[in-house]
Amino acid sequence: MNSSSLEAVFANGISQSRSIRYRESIYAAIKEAILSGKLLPNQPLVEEQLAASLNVSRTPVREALTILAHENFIGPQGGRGLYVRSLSRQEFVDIFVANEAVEPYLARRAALLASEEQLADIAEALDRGDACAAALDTAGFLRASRDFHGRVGTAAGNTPLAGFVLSNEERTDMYLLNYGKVVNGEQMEISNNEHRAILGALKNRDPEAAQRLAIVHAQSLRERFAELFQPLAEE
Amino acid sequence: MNSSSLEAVFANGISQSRSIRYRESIYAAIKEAILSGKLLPNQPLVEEQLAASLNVSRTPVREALTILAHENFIGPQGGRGLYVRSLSRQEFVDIFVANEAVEPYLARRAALLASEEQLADIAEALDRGDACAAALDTAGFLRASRDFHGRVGTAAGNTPLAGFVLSNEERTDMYLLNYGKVVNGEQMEISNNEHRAILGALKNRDPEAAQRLAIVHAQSLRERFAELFQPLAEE
DNA sequence: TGCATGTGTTTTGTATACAAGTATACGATG
DNA sequence: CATCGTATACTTGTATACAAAACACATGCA
Repeated sequence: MNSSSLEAVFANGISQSRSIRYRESIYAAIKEAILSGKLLPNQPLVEEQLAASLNVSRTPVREALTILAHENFIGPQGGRGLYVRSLSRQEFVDIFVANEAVEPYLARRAALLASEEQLADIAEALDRGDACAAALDTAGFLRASRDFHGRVGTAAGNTPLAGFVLSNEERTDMYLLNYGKVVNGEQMEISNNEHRAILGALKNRDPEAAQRLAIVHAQSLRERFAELFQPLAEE
Repeated sequence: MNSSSLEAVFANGISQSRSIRYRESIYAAIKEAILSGKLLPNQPLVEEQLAASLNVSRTPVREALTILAHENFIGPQGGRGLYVRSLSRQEFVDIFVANEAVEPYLARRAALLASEEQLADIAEALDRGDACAAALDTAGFLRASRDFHGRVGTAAGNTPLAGFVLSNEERTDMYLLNYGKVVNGEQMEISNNEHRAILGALKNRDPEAAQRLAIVHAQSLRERFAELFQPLAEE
């Protein structure tokens, strides 16, 4: 019953090139399905069904699930089985606050350290965000925005912090994609403009402005998505 | 040849109570062995040897190793096998900088939010640090210090940030334990005093002081362990 | 001697088999 | 009709078996 829906989700299968570990492809496939909204929160992940959909055995599926569970994308829910995790409002806010605390620092450092190539990478993510906003492609926009923030982090030259921020973005994006109808065309455009301002500061090698604009961006998000931050109304 | 040494490392075996997942105990046992210095950097982790030492099959060992590898405590090194990872100087500095960027914020929040029970937990870690410093027990001191920082993070009420900081502490402590002869009795005492000052600010509910003292502590560490930062001196 | 190659061994990656735990359906009982 | 208990089916956790990759060593050849 669910098997068919999973086969739809993983219609392409995974790259069966023998020299690449299945675990990696399976991990990427499931994570991608979650981040793109093809696997919804609270959906059960049955090892055998996943294995059948992907034409592999349970073993590599288990290892992929182990990692995803450790990253909190999926988790137990009751006694048996793993499910796509649904972030609570509190978790969403905590993760947002975490990035709010870290990203201004990364923007400042990126203004000092970003290479020309890295600036081009960041600009690419920005352009992609514009295109997705125009097409009202929310999932695509979220990925572009995620790439933007992730690449700013990378340009700041601190791998642990950059990884932390990116992983947080992935999880909040999952929340926004599934729960918030809040990400509409106007919101995307505003975010893109704020991103553009940050990139401008990076290009000008102006760390103070970059830091300030990152703070402004976070505050703007808080105001525009205020409903998500209101003290635990429901759920 | 390593089999015997591994059996020494895991002499106690793992808790064999059937209702607890082996994976968890194995994960904890290996991580503990790494953090306490019983497993040294670059030491190979052979699944079958670990399984034999722990009296389980390879399967749960593999899952524990998968998680540890994902957390970067262990990793591939060449073509085959997993090894205890040795942090490069650059990685050590990056992780230190990451915590330097985050911990002042957590100290500030903890001053506002810590419960009396949490303050007592923090004090307990501090007392333990004193005892270990007096006994020149470096590994014990590092754990106590780690607990101190971790509990301050917990008290700040942001799970993702607290987990990030704790995981970073674990990795830098591993570095200090194995590479630095720098953690001597005097250094431990100084750190404990700085920790005590931070705890005082938390008890006084003085967020500004807590934040400032956390920054002071980080700067003090940079100066006292300057040799670890030398080749990369920045800022 | 030095290098290439082949063979045997070790170790991992994947698949499968089996055991144990959990949920569900169904009937018995009040 | 509701509730409980038991049987049954399903899913996971662990063990084992097998295949493929990586390493080590030896041998052959220039």
